[in-house]
Amino acid sequence: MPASRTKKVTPKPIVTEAAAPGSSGKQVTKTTINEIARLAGVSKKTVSRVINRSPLVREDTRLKVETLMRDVGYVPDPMARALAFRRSFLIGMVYDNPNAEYIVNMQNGALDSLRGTGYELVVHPCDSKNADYIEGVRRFILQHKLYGVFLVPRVSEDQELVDMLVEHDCRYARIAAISLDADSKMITTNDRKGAVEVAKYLESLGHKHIAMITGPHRYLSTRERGGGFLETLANRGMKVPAEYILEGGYTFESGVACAEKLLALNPRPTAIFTLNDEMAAGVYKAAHKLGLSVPEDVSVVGFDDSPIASRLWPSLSTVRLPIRDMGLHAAAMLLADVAKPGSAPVITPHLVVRESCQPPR
Amino acid sequence: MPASRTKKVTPKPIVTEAAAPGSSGKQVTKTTINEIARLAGVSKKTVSRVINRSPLVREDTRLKVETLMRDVGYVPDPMARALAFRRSFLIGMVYDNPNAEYIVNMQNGALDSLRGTGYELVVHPCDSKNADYIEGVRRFILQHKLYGVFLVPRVSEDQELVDMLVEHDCRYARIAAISLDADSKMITTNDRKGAVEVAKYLESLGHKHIAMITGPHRYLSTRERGGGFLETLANRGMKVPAEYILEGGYTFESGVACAEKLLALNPRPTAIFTLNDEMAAGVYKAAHKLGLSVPEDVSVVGFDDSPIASRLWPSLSTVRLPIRDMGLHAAAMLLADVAKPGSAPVITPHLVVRESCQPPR
DNA sequence: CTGAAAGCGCTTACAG
DNA sequence: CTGAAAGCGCTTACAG
Repeated sequence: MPASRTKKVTPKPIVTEAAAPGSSGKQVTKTTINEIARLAGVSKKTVSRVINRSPLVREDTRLKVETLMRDVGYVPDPMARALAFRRSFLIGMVYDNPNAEYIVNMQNGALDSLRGTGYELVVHPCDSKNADYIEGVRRFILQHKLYGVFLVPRVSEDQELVDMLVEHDCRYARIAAISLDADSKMITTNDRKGAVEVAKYLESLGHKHIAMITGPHRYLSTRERGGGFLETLANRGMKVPAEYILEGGYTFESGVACAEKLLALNPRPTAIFTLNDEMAAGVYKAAHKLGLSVPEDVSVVGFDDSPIASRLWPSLSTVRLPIRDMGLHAAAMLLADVAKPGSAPVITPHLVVRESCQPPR
Repeated sequence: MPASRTKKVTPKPIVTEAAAPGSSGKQVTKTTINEIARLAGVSKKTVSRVINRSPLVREDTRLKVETLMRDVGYVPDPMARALAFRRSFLIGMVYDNPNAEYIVNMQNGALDSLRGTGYELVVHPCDSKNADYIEGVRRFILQHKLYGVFLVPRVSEDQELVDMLVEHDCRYARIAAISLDADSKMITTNDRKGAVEVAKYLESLGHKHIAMITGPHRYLSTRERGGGFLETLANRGMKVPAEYILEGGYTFESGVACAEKLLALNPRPTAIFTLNDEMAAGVYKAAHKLGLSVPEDVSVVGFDDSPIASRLWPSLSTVRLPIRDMGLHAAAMLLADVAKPGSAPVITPHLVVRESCQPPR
């Protein structure tokens, strides 16, 4: 019995009533740090040191306290700790991305990292087109004293937002297509590499008339994906004419509209690369409208590997972005000093070949 | 100047250094309840009463304190309040639903309610097939002393979960197809009504051979949607033969598999109602495989009105469930005593007619 | 209607 | 390596 080891204990008999086992149906008095300290025969400060993994504790003292905490099922109160620490145990996910699949995947990845750590995930969607969205994030992190936040594209690309976080000394991690910050704050997704694969693939199939529907140019992902694609083709001696490159909005509707224009061109492109899957679905619709078939009349490649890719008919070849891993690494990075360190955020997208491409006829 | 009104103040000059405007770039000392009390010339307890909207405050006192708080930009610290209240300002969303669109919509609805209240949304996905998922939820609500949680189908249908919440005196709200609890705890979605509309619609088009692909029978939504559909048809003298009713898994793949069986039947059904959109997408794929067209050879109706419905070709007629409203009402219900009351959770789904149905030929 | 005291369950200086 | 004191910023009894 650990309790029998108790030496001279601070006499606080009235305050610390131990939850005597069997005294009542359920445990009424929640165990606190005082109770643990009393049972272990040490000061609460020592227990606190054990909780916070301070090296300034003798090994046997630490063991005794740890065992006791485990046996009793003691978990320190995050509210009390937050008050004293002036920092909560909440991790914020700040995003401005309407793609539900993307968001849920990322949440799940982050939750994978947070599970068992005592930290919780708080979601904060915002509208980066609204000038004062940064004020909203400021209130969010300040009011609840967030432990840290991770930023999803496109808000991750906004230096003003980051400056605000720095000003308030708020931990953060940024997810973006290229590095925009110190290594310890970046999850880099290398979108370019995925686009390079697509270019090589379409070229290997023998396509000469290749078109592209991009996202908004203000997005880094657009510049990286589009840039990597065109550059690779250029390196292989294929210059994509300007009229074959249209700017979409990463939406289904913009995919339809752009594809209708492209498919009316002469010569008609034999392959279209859309910088996300939503727009690829739009290309399918436009092709059907015009009586053209995928891939017989036009090959299509998307980007993201969202669920719609495998639900389309024919199923869509696309670049898979390991979104869940991105969320996992982002959260892990925020807890780096708390949890398992050394999780290297190496994200590499890959082409997934399905049924939407064939050689031109 | 409110400060000049100060009468006899508790002398705490050292502790409460007012953040003198212009003294430094940014406000270092955060204003606390003590500061407000000092400036208003009242006790901190009175300020506390104002914060908590206690009626036991003289109207002019309340006004003075409220004005002061607003002017100074004072916001009470949720951590300190949580510690004293023994309850945090976190609302949990507990779900077991793989549909990303559904989850994100619901989150957004909940956030609509929470905005400006000082409460935050914490997400907690779980696996209801895993027996000890209830233990996971227990730790979740206990450790962070959640203010309340709302339960999304299918976990909302699990009475064991609810019993656990009651045991710990945790506020909750349940979202389900029919009422399973007191009115003050239920958001009822009336899935049945949507299915009734579908039955009437297909019958009005003249279909005689109508098939259905359901979700798992253990889901309330399956029983309500399927039941409403079959009952309505029966009332109109149409008995659906057993081989026309297949149990799917609410997944794309199960939709494909079930549709392949149904479309091989003789006589072939001229219309298929799938109890969600994912499976409807599967029907499209199966039809294509067999060289059949939608809606010429087979009409299809889905349920949910997820984004895939309008991206399919032809676009899918389906039942729209106002998911965002469900989340909004659920969160509002939890804060009922805190925020605007009287938000009656009346959810009614409606058929959205698009291009996937026509009379049988 | 208002307030002084004690406490929520931890941690930060500060000593030793 | 360990501890007693004070404090984090609020609220709950308890008085008046």
